[in-house]
Amino acid sequence: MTRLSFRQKVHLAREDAIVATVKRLLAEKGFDLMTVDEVAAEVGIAKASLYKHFPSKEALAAAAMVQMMELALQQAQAQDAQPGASAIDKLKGITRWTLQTQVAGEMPTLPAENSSLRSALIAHKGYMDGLMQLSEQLGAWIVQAQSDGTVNRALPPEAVLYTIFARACDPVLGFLKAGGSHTDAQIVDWVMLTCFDGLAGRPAAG
Amino acid sequence: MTRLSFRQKVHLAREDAIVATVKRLLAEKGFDLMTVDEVAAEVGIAKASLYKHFPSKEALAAAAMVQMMELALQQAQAQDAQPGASAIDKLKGITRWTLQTQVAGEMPTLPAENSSLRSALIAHKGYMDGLMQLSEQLGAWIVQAQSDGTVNRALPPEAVLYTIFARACDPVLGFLKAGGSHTDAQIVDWVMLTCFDGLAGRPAAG
DNA sequence: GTCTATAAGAGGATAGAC
DNA sequence: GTCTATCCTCTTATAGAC
Repeated sequence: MTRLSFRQKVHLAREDAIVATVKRLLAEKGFDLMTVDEVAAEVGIAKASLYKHFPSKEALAAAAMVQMMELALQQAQAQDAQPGASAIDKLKGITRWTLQTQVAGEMPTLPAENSSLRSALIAHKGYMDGLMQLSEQLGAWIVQAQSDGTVNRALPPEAVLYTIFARACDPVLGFLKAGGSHTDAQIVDWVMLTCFDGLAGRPAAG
Repeated sequence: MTRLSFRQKVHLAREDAIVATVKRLLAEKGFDLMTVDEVAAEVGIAKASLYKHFPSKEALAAAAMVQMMELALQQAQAQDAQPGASAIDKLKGITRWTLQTQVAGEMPTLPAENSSLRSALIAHKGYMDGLMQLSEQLGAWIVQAQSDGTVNRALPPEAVLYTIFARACDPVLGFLKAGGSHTDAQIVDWVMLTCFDGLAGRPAAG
């Protein structure tokens, strides 16, 4: 680890402040409705200064998404650090973290099918590396859980993986929260229930 | 029913063509990425002519969403027309129709949390009426299915309702389709399975 | 690297002739 | 009601002084 000059530290701190603001705005409004002017105003610097740190709006968002991916990877490692946890426990753990993050308004929205952000992210090595690493980690748990019988063997592992990823942008959380009569924890519990146990009633034996 | 002059028929036919184009473009790219120029070009008329039929881009999209809502209501009535169908069967029927429509690329995307389309739709009487009617229809089935025990009683009916509505914009379908190695029917079956039975393995008795 | 000022362009909407 | 041509606003991005 190289020692940093004071100036470098200030530089990094400012970039962190920028990325934090972008993360929040992405979670609030999504990529298309977030404007660079807005980011600059909230950080408290001029727009031109923003462009000295990040070359484009896409790069700005990519930096935020990379940080989110790093958080997710940390969570995945935290699941693996639990000694007695089974594969399904780990899958539920990372899913719950995703839902909690989203309901707290801290999950930047994933790129929609046709966003210009999508191609920028696909071209972004740091993001794609993180995504691959996370996919492999979850994929291993899924295969394990299916051989356990704790995840339905009729589903291809990729379908399970995508279903868990999709919880990051599940609109059901927002709908229930808009009602205003439930706590965040209660909402997360219900979505966890539908995700892993489905809408259908379980037979009495279950 | 008033008889229509030839000119009126042509007028309505053109509006139908416009709405059909908007529905397709909404399904393809969503509201924000769809441009009015594009709509005009695909319909084959000038943009100014479009604005003689619909006063704004929001009104254009609202007309498409209203038509979609009417299709959904027809489907709901079709479910009720099945003589031996139970409540859970009807819920599964409308959900399957939703998934099939989306995987076929014919489901206009629902308004995101902060789209300008959202407020326009909320202010649109025809859309809101349809939405209420559909909600009440599904709500009745949900209550019935919960008293049957065929839908999990631990879930509040609104959570079940939102979960079914959310299938209209479930990104899992798109992810699986992008892989290219599954048929649409297979994809729909898997998402139906996760929606109603969840990711978890069922006990052998199930 | 920060600022003010501005370019460059996309996209929603309209004017006015026919 | 349809067209061509235009307006106007918003937004990304950059120029150039300090």
